[in-house]
Amino acid sequence: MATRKSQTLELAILGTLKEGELHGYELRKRTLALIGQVRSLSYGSLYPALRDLTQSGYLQVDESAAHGVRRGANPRARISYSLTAAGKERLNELLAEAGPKEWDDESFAVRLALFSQTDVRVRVRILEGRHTKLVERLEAIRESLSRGMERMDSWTLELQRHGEEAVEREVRWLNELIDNARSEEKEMNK
Amino acid sequence: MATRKSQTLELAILGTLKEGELHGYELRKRTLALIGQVRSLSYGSLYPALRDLTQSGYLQVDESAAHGVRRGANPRARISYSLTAAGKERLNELLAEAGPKEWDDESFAVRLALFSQTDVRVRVRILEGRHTKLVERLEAIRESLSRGMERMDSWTLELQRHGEEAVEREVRWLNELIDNARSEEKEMNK
DNA sequence: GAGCTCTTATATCGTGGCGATATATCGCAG
DNA sequence: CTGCGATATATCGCCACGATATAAGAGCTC
Repeated sequence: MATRKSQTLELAILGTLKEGELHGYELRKRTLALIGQVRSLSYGSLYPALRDLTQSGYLQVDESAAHGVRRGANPRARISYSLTAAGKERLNELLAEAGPKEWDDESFAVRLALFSQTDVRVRVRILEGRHTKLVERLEAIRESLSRGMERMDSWTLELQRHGEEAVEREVRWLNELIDNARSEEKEMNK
Repeated sequence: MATRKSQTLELAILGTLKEGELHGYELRKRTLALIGQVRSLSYGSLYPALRDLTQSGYLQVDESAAHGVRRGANPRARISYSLTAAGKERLNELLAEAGPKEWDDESFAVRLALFSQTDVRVRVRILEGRHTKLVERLEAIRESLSRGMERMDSWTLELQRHGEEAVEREVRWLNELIDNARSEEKEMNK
């Protein structure tokens, strides 16, 4: 148990590795291609996480060291990681979760990027939770805008208003996604 | 020198304190009201930063301990901070900076919120730098979209497209701000 | 006015992830 | 043939976050 590191990072790694074995450098590029605009991922987090996941038995190392040099920290060694059976199980376990953590900024992008591997009902729950959270944020912004209207200078006001608009757009976008997900859910139950 | 902590946090504190003395709790609320949607600010960063800034001579402690209890970690003590002369100087120094750091996500919101205290020419430079950065990001997204169009599932695609749209909107918003700032700059030179 | 909860208020501690840095090989352009 | 940029792994310092502790006021009810 324990769930040591941030579940988000763990999920991002396992989810990216679902398609097949990858080495660290390539893994990072793929993950960033998925969620690059939203989150970042540095080697200072990736390699330790990889080590931990291996020690936990979720990953196995296919050390196809094309160049058998291996001396201390040797580059160009190409250490490939792939999911073990336990790793796949763990991935499914994480993909089934749909609690408050799942609709945080940090986590949501990763969850959405892995929706194709996610159960339809879980998708709907995550989208709805995210929706609720954003609506709350929107209300907070609006309340803040109506409260301090006079005290704020034009720049702060402008910043707030742009923020408000961005959240509004995301809510509308989510509405579309939810509609699609719901109809897909119904189609499954038919 | 040294610039120990993240300059962004330092600037946010000094900038918020410009208007008058505040105690930590209130300071945090004000700062969050300014940039709350974009950044967060926890006590775990605030109080140490406050201590450091005091030791550096930028802040002075007006300990109007209304309730003279003071026993170890005593709540309700209300320790107010205000800018020293050196602090005001430091604030102006930070407000004059307009390097690459200034158009990072993390820093930009803070800088914008403090634009009313910022020189007009510096404003323009920051806005333009931010603009360039966002355009680059936009190009990266578009390139990624055109490259992997087929390999991406519909959800990832959807995420990317929404990201693209968000950045596009921010670029347009920045264009307006830049226009305003430029005309204000010209008016000053007249 | 006893008890309740919510907000105000300061403070520290563990630690996870970021950014910087080191090292070294391969491919390719000039 | 030389040097630069991309590939590749790895570690280290450290800062900010989130959790947690503590406790006094404010306000509310019964």
